[in-house]
Amino acid sequence: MQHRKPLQLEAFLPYRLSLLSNAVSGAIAAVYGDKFAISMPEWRIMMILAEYPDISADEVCRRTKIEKSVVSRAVARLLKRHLINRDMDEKDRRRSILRLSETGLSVYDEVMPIARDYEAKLLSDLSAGELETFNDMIDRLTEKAARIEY
Amino acid sequence: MQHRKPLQLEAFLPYRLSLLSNAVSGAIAAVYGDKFAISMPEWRIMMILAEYPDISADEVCRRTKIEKSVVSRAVARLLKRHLINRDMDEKDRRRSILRLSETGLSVYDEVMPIARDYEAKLLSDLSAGELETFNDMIDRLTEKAARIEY
DNA sequence: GATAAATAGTTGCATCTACAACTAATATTA
DNA sequence: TAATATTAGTTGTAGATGCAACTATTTATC
Repeated sequence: MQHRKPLQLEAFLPYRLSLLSNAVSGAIAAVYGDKFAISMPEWRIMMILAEYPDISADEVCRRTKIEKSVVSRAVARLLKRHLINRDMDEKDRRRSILRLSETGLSVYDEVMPIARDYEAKLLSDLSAGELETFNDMIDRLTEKAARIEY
Repeated sequence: MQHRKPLQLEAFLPYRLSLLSNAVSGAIAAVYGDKFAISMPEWRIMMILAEYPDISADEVCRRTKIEKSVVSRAVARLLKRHLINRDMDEKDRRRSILRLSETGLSVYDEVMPIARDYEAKLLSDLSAGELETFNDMIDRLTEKAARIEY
């Protein structure tokens, strides 16, 4: 009988990437999740608003690649908890204008150093060169993945 | 006002890893999902059973790192669709013994080359050296992520 | 300027997920 | 060997996800 060479699950790139991604995202999610009951999409939205204040929900979608219904519900929850503020654009009354509230900013300022620190620790065994290579490969693969079709 | 140096979301490793992981897993999920209506956990279980036939659900959990209730429901669905077979262990009647059915094997044999091909295409721009480095770093980071605590 | 197309955001819904509680069987300990 | 703990697997449930349908507003086209 012919022996079928297995592409072992353990060696399967999608699987290994999802393990790494879950481990890393999960570790940081534990920080903002346990302490502030903030979900991952909520945290990503807060990060984007810290960097780009006064953007619309739609632009949040584009920048975070989070699906718009998820953004809509996350924004609703962040508003209810007063972690962000929302105005409506006078020029285009469909558009919202979102930014971190004072409370949101203080949460961000508390969580962010921990996230940074975690990332630094995680990467501390990589040399500068290795890190650059790794980052470069992530980008190249992400781009390539978007372009492959069958 | 002091300028807060942003750890840009776009440069944030957890975020970039999840983008890559989603892109890659999603591309392959489209193959078995569209054609055979198989979910990702179901596919991972099939892969593991192709490689390690006649293992228990519990061992599937250990090998795939999929949560046991997810495995239980995925196994139930695979059984209903006759993609796997299940016996009970005579020695330990709690344990199941799972393996791909003929149908399951034929589905596996149809999907697997496409998955392989996708992975090959995805990685085709990397040199052998780069690939080795990349794989090595994924492993090191995954291991490290499991060990970091606060 | 009326009609059609596009865009921003919300909501309904089916499905997926993870935790915890549960059942049944086996292993441990006294 | 009776009592207790552990293990394998299932099920209940609350919350998250993503698609599609929907409303409201703005832009494009005739």
